[in-house]
Amino acid sequence: MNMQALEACLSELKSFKVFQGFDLKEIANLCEGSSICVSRHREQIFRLGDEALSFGVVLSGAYKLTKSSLEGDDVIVHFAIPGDVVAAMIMTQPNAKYPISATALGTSRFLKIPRTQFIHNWKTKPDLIMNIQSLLAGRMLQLQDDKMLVKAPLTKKIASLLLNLLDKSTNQSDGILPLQLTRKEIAESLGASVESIIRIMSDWSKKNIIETSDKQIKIVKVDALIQELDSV
Amino acid sequence: MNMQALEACLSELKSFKVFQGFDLKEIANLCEGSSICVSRHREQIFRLGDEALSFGVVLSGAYKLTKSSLEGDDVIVHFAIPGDVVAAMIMTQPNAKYPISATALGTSRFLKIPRTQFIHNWKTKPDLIMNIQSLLAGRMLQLQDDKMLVKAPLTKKIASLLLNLLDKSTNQSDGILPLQLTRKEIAESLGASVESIIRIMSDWSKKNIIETSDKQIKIVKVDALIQELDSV
DNA sequence: CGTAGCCTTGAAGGTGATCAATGTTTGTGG
DNA sequence: CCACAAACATTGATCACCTTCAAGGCTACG
Repeated sequence: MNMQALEACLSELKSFKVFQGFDLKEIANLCEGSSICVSRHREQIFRLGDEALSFGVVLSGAYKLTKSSLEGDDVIVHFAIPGDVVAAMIMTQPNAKYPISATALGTSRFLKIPRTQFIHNWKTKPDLIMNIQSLLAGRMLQLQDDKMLVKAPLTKKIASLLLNLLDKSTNQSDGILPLQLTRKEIAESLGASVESIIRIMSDWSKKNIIETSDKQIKIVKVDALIQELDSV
Repeated sequence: MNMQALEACLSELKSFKVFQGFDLKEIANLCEGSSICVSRHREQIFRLGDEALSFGVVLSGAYKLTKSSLEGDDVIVHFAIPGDVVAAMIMTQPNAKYPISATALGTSRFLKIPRTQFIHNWKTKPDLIMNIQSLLAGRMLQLQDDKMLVKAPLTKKIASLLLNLLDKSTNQSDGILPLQLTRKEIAESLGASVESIIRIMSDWSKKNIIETSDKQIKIVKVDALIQELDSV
């Protein structure tokens, strides 16, 4: 019956960038031994420091990838949304530990794939590896772009984050972010304090640039945020 | 005669992580059509936005990978030292532009390899790709660790940078960084102002924690810097 | 119904940026 | 080889942005 569930999500998988160029049968083969996991809000699927015995593909919902800094507070390194591959980059090193923790944001699903599967089946397929590399490259460019903003004022950082997330949304037209984000999570992602985030975002709410209800963030005036980024 | 020079550097290449598990003959084959380029101080080998027709392996010296931020000032994304592979991650995308500029720090040498070579010869070798991915993973973890320090005081950021660079040095015992760095470059790498960097580093010089002469930085008391990182 | 997590607002304070001025080293062309 | 320009290093004064601290309200959930 587990197999049935797997069957059902194959078409879901096929639309993801990782499996570009692979047909259903090949994908089924690659996912052998995998299981679909459902995580509840705030549930951890990988814990920093644990031995990395499996990696995952996000199916629905979202996960935040975090590290805890020397000061003790959490830092969000990446928001993984459907199609993202998590922890694949460390699968080749034997006895590797997870370099980050992954925590569900709202109810989410992911495909948990054992490391052995990566070693035997994934690693040997150049096309697949290149697809993963291309996803990784994207995350890398993102991190580099973040670094470009370190000196920028906080308003620009927030604007950049919101626009980036909107960019990844499947239907951007409504301006609703594909993610339920708390102010605290935005703060942890940008390395700022919650209070500062709140001050700026409530200002934008008053100006009707964004609307937020129940952790759902809607960008009303995309132009205003773009202008914020370009200003001065 | 170009071929002779190539021959000569094969053994150099063999010691690099990228070519781990490959013998001289295979490496020679992989480097077909490549050329050894010597860059003078401050010479650019890749320019942001140019069409990415080749990638490179750093042979000696160092290169800084930079982007320019919205404010106009340069941001250093990575210091590439011997063995580092530059721009490989975008070779698979056709018509890709370089996402960064690469500039020599002091006289440096790199092996320039045409994109076609990557497409035909590199891409098809899983082991090679995995080696590259492993290098990339290292840079990625580095960027993530940087992000952990955003909220940390500047002293910790500088300490972290210096210790990281020392860590990559081939002979760390003498405490000399494998790189000639100006204060400005440290600032651009950390997203801080030159003045702040100078204030902190001359303080450390007075306390004899570091010694600098002619852009060469020597860490005298490694422990002091580690303590700086752990403090409070 | 009480706790836990999140949101909000205000006041005070610090870290580091900016500006300005000057000295030093490096590199280039006459 | 000298002169001049460009890039880098240094120091002090001022000020802005954001953090921290404190206190209170809101909502969800066991």
